[in-house]
Amino acid sequence: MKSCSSNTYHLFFRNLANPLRIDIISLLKEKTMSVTELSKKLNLEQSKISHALSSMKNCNVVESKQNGKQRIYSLNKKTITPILKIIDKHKCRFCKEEIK
Amino acid sequence: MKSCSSNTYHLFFRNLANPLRIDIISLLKEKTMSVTELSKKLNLEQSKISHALSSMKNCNVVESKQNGKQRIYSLNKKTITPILKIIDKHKCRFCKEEIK
DNA sequence: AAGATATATGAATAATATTTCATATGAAAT
DNA sequence: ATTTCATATGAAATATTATTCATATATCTT
Repeated sequence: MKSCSSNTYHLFFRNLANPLRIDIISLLKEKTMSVTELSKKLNLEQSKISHALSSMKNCNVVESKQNGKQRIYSLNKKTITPILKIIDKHKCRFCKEEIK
Repeated sequence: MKSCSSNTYHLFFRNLANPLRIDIISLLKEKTMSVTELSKKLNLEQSKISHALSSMKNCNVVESKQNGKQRIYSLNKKTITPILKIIDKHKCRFCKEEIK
């Protein structure tokens, strides 16, 4: 299979290089959720969640479907789950940088 | 296998969320290289390459071995290659954001 | 159609990451 | 032990990205 351009890889990783977006992924691994549901679980204001979901959707990391007034978000498990599994196996103990 | 913490995923992705670091990965996919070699190929100043390699090494994305005055960097293919392959298959056409 | 709820969006501000440049370190050669 | 070449590092300047808040849009209910 042909490789993506560097730019594409960069865009993809950039999307995931954010603690909130990772938290959202963790929740969506379990089940699909609406914006308000995510907002409550993470105790963060709605617009912040919406902004995060918006970039993730742009990059096909999540999908959404309308359900009445709500928009239900789901994870693109085909792509995301195997990547996370590879990282689980990766020796991340060498990631020395701290996050406050 | 046990999942990493959100923080660990974040640190890992953050490391790859950078165009220069992706360019370095692309070169190291082919063969191992010294800092100067990378610097010449990418036509960028040495300290920039060194900074980039430094964070990648922290996160175990690359390794280095000393060779005389040179330090030869190699890619952690075990982790990186399969992740890039998954992204190759991912529908990245949805990554709409532009990069200047 | 007016009100209520759910979500999205734009833009200013705040936070974070990268670049640059000067300099330090380290290894080899003379 | 001094010079040279290769690489690393620190810190200020710059660029990029996220957060916030005000507001817009869209759907449902009455």
